[in-house]
Amino acid sequence: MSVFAHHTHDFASDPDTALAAADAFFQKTGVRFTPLRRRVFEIILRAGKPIGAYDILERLRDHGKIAAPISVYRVLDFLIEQRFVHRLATINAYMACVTPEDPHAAQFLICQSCGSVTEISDQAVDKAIAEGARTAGFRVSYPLVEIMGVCADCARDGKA
Amino acid sequence: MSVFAHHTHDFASDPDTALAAADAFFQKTGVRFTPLRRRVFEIILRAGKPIGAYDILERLRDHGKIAAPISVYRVLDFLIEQRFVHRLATINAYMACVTPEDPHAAQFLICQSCGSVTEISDQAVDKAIAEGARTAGFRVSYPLVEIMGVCADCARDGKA
DNA sequence: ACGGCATTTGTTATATTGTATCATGCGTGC
DNA sequence: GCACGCATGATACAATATAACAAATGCCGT
Ligand SMILES: [Zn+2]
Ligand SMILES: [Zn+2]
Ligand SMILES: [Zn+2]
Ligand SMILES: [Zn+2]
Repeated sequence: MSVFAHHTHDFASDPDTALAAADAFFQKTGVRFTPLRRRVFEIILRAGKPIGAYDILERLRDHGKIAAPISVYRVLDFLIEQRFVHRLATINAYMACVTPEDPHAAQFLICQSCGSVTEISDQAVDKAIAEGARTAGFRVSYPLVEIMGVCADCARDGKA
Repeated sequence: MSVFAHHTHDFASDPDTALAAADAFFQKTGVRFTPLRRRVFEIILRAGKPIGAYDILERLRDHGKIAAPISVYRVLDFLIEQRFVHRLATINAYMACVTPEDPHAAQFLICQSCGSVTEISDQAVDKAIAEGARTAGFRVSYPLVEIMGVCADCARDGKA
């Protein structure tokens, strides 16, 4: 049976709380959480689901900001580096981490029917990967696990 | 401890054997293994490591073939569908499957130092993922596992 | 406050990866 | 031969990501 990390806050479901937490975190660490970085993070949070870099760009422009793709990608790199955002390689999209202040290996359940993505942190998966890599003499820096399929809601509704 | 699938042939290391096996397989199944499809597969095999779609295109052209990207992508879709090729989402590249005739969930060890990729089939990883997804009520269609890190060779040589 | 320095952002241009659409070829069976 | 289905060609374009250099901004020691 799998063991999931316990989350007291699900940041992704409450943008305001997540933003406040980010403010506090960066205040504490002294890392610069500039207006642009904050706005991009807010856009990602309010999207409520994975969002593409060019969608972020559009929403920046909606807010009167003239920006180029590179600006968005730079901020994304920053947010990923700071563990507040995950990148989903399979669908070229970005989403807010549910527990940014707790270092973790994550797995993503990507629904091919409705496009929703659920972040989980299953230690059994992480342990199995670590062990498999170790057997091959491979030193893991980042284990990417993106599980394509159909979410519970869509399966129930027979959408797929 | 991890359990690896046992391979009598490592197709990726012997292009001629792999091609002959593919010929036989498609002969048997009646699926059309056209000259273009065969040539693309051969290019992927001879690359010996993951290769990008546009690199495949270049090599097609080297062989006097005038082709457009779409042709390559169509063939790639076919080869992936037939399980002879895997796509690596993390690095946007394609590589030959080591055991195409044996349906399997695969994991990929991607070396960030030398670019080599090793395909493994660790049942413990696959089981853990299946169990984690089941707990979330998620129906898995394709579990993508791409493990970034440093391979044994590079770690030994201190390349990273 | 000022000057020097590092970091961040802007600007412009370009690279890389992947698709859409319609036309053409080509083999299989009637 | 002809109709059909599948594979490929041809042309155009969309989507994603990066390079290179300039300008702005914040930080820090004086
Ligand atoms: Zn996370
Ligand atoms: Zn769904
Ligand atoms: Zn394989
Ligand atoms: Zn290596």
